Amino acid sequence: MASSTERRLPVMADVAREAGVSHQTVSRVLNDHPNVRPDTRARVEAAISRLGYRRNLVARALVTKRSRTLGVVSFDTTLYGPASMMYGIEQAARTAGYFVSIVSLKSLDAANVRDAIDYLAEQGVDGVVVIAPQRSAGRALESLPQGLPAVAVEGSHTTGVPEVCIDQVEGARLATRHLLDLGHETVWHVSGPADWMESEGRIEGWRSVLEEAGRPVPEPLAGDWSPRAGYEAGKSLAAMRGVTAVFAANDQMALGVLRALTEKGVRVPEQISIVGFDDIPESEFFSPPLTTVRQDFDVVGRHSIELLLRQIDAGLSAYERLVVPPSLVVRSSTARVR
Amino acid sequence: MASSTERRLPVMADVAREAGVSHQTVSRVLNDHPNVRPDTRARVEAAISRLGYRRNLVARALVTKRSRTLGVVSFDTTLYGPASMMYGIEQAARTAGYFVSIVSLKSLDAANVRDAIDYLAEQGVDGVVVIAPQRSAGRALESLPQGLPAVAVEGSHTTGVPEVCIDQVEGARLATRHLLDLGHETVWHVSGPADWMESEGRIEGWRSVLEEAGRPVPEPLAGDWSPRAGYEAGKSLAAMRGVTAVFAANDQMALGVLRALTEKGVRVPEQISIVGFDDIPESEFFSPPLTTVRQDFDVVGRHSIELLLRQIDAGLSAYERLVVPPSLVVRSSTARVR
DNA sequence: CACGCAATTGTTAGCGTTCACATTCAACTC
DNA sequence: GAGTTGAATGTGAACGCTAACAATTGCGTG
Repeated sequence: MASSTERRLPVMADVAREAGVSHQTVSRVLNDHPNVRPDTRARVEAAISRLGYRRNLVARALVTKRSRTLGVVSFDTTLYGPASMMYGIEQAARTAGYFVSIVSLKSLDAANVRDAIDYLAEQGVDGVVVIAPQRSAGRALESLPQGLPAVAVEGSHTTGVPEVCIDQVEGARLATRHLLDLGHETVWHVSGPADWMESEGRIEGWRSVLEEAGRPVPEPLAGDWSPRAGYEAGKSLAAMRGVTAVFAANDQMALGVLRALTEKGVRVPEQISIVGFDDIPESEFFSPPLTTVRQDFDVVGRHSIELLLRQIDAGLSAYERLVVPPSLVVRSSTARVR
Repeated sequence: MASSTERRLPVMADVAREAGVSHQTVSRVLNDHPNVRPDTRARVEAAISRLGYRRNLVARALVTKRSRTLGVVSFDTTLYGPASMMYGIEQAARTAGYFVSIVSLKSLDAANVRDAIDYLAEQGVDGVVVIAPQRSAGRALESLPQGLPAVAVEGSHTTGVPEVCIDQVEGARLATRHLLDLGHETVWHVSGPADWMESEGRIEGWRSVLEEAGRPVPEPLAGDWSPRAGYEAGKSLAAMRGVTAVFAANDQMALGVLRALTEKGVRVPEQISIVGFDDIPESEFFSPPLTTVRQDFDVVGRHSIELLLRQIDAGLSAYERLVVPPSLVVRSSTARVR
């Protein structure tokens, strides 16, 4: 019943019959095999378009054992950083002819990440890139499903899995040195949450510059990346004396700090200079426009696919680490101390 | 050669042999078929974990003709709105046991969208959700691959494809009425780019409230969602006389407006009130904190999956339209006119 | 105790591709 | 003109799973 609507989609055999060739010849045409006579090719192509045939990639994947799908495991893709990396990854993957299957986690504990990877492996992805900015997530990479190529982004540097990351330490050094160069005696720091690779790298970079310059190193104020955390930190900072320069571990927290200072009547950059991290699109239009550290997330995404494909094609996973340098963007939230 | 590393992954037959049953019984255990004796089940499960067996979903998809994968086509997932919807979609899909394969487009013209959908269809997705906020994208939905279930998000309302969207008109009405209620004579509008559904809805809502109240309707200033466009519009607005209230079509442009006004020494909200749209996480910490219209992207994502799964399960696609109401969030960028 | 019935398990045949291996045919070579 | 080559095509068998049906078992029933 309902024969006309339920008519099944044409398969290779239908095309073969229509074109008067064997199914294998159809397959050859589809896969650009060289040894097909031009007129045969034309006949097959005509049959394909006449029937509206589309090849079934699932069947193909079954026999080739390649799904041409890559998995991506990420933390909260609502955030600018992960979202941008995801974007770069997807673009690069599609350009290389791969599909991208995503899993977006609410929490990056090892069990969750492991589950996500297993889930993708079961689906038959050819490889995974794990955006693993937390130490806990890194642990999940120590026990990958047998032979699954993987790349860690912002990973933990200890798993043996190839990784690509942004040089957090250098970014923080750039920010801190910039403030010192402007004549500030020292720099306060509003950090990201503990356990995050980025937090630790930024703290390290900030601390190292201060120590090298022989400056006092104030206790960092711990945040959680949210503007609200920055706001709270900003209120504390405003109540302290002697604060002239603040380095916030991301732009959203810098915004919160800015807001708190504005509320308390502290002028930026006249009384306090602020530097952020990330260069989100909004930063340029904060009041004042934010000096920040630019991270090229797109490049990170592209590199990670590059590394992954190299593993897939070569069948081996030599450890490799790609570090992307950040850059300082000076705007109006920092000024020479008076 | 290299026999130990290249040993192929175990398949169902291996498990069957190990457990002393038929491969079909293994399949039944895996699929929670009720008629399996508990001790048989236990034996099979033991064999599975002993061998580290993982089922091959590709092979399963080939025979069931269901990949349990959903496709999502979206525009620039770097933006807060699309990223949030994507997140909601992915969460909902995974909860329902589906994988999510994404395609993130740089431009939403009909050809691009059609290609993306075809691409996903070839991969064998069970359905697609298309985040199609531009009219041009909507056109691609008029010719879907044969029998492919689809849902449009922020779609064009004319394609017959089930859709879920946020009530843009109502959101704009809320914003405009709020400003009128504060005693403003009329409200200027910085709009999104033409051809976008959201732009048009927001213009319509804004205009309708002004007209109903018998107020003058100023020419909208055309933007492109970016903070920079808002900044340019803000400079124009600052140069005009009689402007006391501005409704920007999104928060980023509102930020730009805010910045321009601040630069020109115009105080917000004392001299000019501003309302945005989206309620991005940063808005609360702008200077001043932004009054805006909240859109629940998460809910939109969840609803779209709901609609899609209903189509897949029922095998039919009765037109259905789900409208999610927005809400006004009053903060400090708006004030009673003096 | 033969019978029917339900629960449990096994057997066989695809799903739509690609791969490995024929086979055919024309064009060279000596 | 027999033999050799290579291009062009065809044939059959996987790939790893589920669906459909067949077979076996155990149990209650008249």
